[in-house]
Amino acid sequence: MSRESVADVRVDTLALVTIRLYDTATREIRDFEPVRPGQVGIYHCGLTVQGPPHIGHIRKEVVFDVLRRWFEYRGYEVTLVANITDIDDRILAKEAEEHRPWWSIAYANERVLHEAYTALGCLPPTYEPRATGHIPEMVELINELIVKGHAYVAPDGSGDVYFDVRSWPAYGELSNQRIDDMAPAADADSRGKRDPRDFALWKGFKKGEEPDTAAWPAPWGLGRPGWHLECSAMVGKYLGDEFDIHGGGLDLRFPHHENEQAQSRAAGRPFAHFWMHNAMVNLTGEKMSKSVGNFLLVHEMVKRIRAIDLRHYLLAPHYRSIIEYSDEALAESSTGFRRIEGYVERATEVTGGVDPAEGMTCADFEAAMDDDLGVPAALAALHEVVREGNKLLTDGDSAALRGNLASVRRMLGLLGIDPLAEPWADARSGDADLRGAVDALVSGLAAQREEARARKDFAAADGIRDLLREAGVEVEDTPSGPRWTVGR
RNA sequence: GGUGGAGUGGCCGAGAGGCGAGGCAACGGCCUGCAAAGCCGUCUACACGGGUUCGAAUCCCGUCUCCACCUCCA
Repeated sequence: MSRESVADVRVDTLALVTIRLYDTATREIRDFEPVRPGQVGIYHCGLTVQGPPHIGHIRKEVVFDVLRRWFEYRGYEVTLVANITDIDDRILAKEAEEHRPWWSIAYANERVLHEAYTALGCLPPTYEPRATGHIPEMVELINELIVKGHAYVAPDGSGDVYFDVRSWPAYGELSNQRIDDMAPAADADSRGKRDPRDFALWKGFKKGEEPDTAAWPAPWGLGRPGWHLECSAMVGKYLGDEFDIHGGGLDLRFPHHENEQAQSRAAGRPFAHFWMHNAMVNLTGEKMSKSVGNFLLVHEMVKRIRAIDLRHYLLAPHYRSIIEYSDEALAESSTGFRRIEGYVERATEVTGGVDPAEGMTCADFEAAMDDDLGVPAALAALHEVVREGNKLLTDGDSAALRGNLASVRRMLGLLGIDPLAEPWADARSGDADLRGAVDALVSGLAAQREEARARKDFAAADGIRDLLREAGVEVEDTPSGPRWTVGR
């Protein structure tokens, strides 16, 4: 098949295939129809960089990374935007605690976030806007809301600007709540608000209480943007007033996403067609969160377990299912992934390697992924293909084995867990010199063991195998001779 | 109190009126000098009580338990 005809098939497929997604706003699975043909714009709320990311945060990165890869596979041009909230009450609180500038704290944590999602094999977003880089867009949006009568400057002289929830009848539509059912804000800081549920679009500068560097000029006075507003302004800049998918953790649905949608639509922007929310990662029966303090930091985790195992663990359950984290479940998940990985390794040794780009995904895999990103069913389909591959492997190299291996790697690649692809390939090879030295030593011992086996001196052969095992080298006898693996 | 979600085999985890997901563990078999890996097989589960239906894990009613959000949260 020529390249041209492969491309033709893709275009054909795109015309026939529909990706279906669960929309939190309507609480139903719908056919995805792009705002602009052949393109998809996805925005998901990134992090408030007050601290390093935990595995709950990184689950969201992995989920949207898989979504992006799937859309690209289906022929869409994807624009993925994830913001960095680098100015916020909590970051300013850290400045007071740590006695270093808020922007220094924010940037340090942003770097840790980048390292974490890179380690987990997430492709960088198309754009990753920082809130502080978009103050003019935010001021502009607030202006529009004031002009349209949906926002007002607090009459108490604080310099705060609030969104007027009573002026927007649709308020509550995303989280399916009526304003009157919502508990009134418990905080005492409702002075100047027309309704206790009104939320801040702009926070007036508090001289002496907050650093001078955390205030920007606006028509209604010095201050900084409110959290909800930041996302509305940034998504508009990068994806337009009307775009395809807005995502984030389920905990952001209310108030953050409700408020985002209200202020954007009140300003006359149609906003997101789909809302996609990933479920939480729980630890000891509770949501992992910075406020509870029960979190597992990604950069700590990857010191003791392989990042690819962590990614597999986080993506294997459906994205709308809660993950109840446990070390045991993670270990079990890793064992399951080894099964796939072991096949890829053995088949690669036998065939000398294949180009995964030439692999075909199987129909069950595609159907599962098209159906609201059904990764669990897709992985089940993949396991079936691996089983076939293992059977083919008993006959040695063959066209069928090569095709199977390419398929498996293609599908793994779409989930971002092909062990021979970036970024995992580097981690595998490790220190090349060291690897070479180990191979030389082991192959010498393996040869001695083969000699012992040939003369049926199994005690000697097993002794060598035990010696290697104690050193962390597992030796297996295969039809094509012994093979060894280090450090599993 | 309001709004959503969940309870599935020893464990993890899908499915959402009939056709046993998948993985891990265990056990038996094949293979192996023995292993390992792999392959074949075994283990037929859906919180509880009613109801609808020819048929319910799936739909309806009720009950219990758990989780999330209700202005810090991915």
